[in-house]
Amino acid sequence: MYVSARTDYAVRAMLSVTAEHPRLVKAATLAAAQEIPLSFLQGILLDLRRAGLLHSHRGVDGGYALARPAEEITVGDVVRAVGGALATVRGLPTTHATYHGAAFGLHDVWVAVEEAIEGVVDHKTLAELSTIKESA
Amino acid sequence: MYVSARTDYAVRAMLSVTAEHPRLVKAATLAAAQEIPLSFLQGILLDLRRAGLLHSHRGVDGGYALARPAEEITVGDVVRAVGGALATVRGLPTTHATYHGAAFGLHDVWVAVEEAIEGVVDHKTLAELSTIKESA
DNA sequence: GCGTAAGCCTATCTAGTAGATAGGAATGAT
DNA sequence: ATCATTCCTATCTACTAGATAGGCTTACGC
Repeated sequence: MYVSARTDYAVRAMLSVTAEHPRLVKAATLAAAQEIPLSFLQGILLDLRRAGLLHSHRGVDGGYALARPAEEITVGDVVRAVGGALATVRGLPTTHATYHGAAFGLHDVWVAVEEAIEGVVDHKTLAELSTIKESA
Repeated sequence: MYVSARTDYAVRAMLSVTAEHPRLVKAATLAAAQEIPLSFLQGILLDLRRAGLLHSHRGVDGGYALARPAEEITVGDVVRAVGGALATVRGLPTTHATYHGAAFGLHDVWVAVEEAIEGVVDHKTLAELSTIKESA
């Protein structure tokens, strides 16, 4: 029930890339636009590329672009790419938690919580989110 | 999206108290039953009492009991008593997170996630959970 | 009363890790 | 060749979750 800075940065960066689609955006540009430490962001972008969400290009005029249409990338995809499981109990997947005695039923609660989170993040696409604009 | 040991312990302890209702249960008994470090548990029980969820009694034959019927205590009550907000972004409440530029719409996502979690934990009572038994 | 068993409370320790940084190697365009 | 950029690894630092220790306070029995 804690969204890490890493996760938050990742989604923000992806949305910034979405806004420039299909142009390539430099890591430095993203860092400035969303006020993210550059070195930290580079590691995050690497994860996103390895997860198949971003395409990267090196050298002069290099940068990052979405590997798939914004309509086909959900917030859940991004969160999982950088943070692993959506919900964890003491660092372990919810399904891995086992309880005994009076607490036996607790397992079901954590699983239900995870499914509730999935219900939200797996249905919000970057395309949807990028249509929401800051009102002046 | 991380359930801390403290939160997990708190719910387990509450369920153990529920099972003995309305008898008083000693902290040491709870610790043994749910395999929770005693000293750590004592701090948690203190929080639960201060939140008005537990009644405590000192001295010989002292212990803890539910301050309200199990039907009127939800998992959400317990989580909030020991952990503060249900969902946080980089340690801050979801409502406190502000975004600019392309990431503006992200705020709504985190809020929706928190509401989804609330929908689960605020409707599961200790009474319901305590009816789920371990099958032999 | 006095002793004992329990909860109450504060201070503290420790280890893990989130967050951030640095520096160089690989790559691609001009 | 050179420069700009991504790629990758190693590392640092500060925070805090998790756990511990020890003394204080309350309640009951004798």
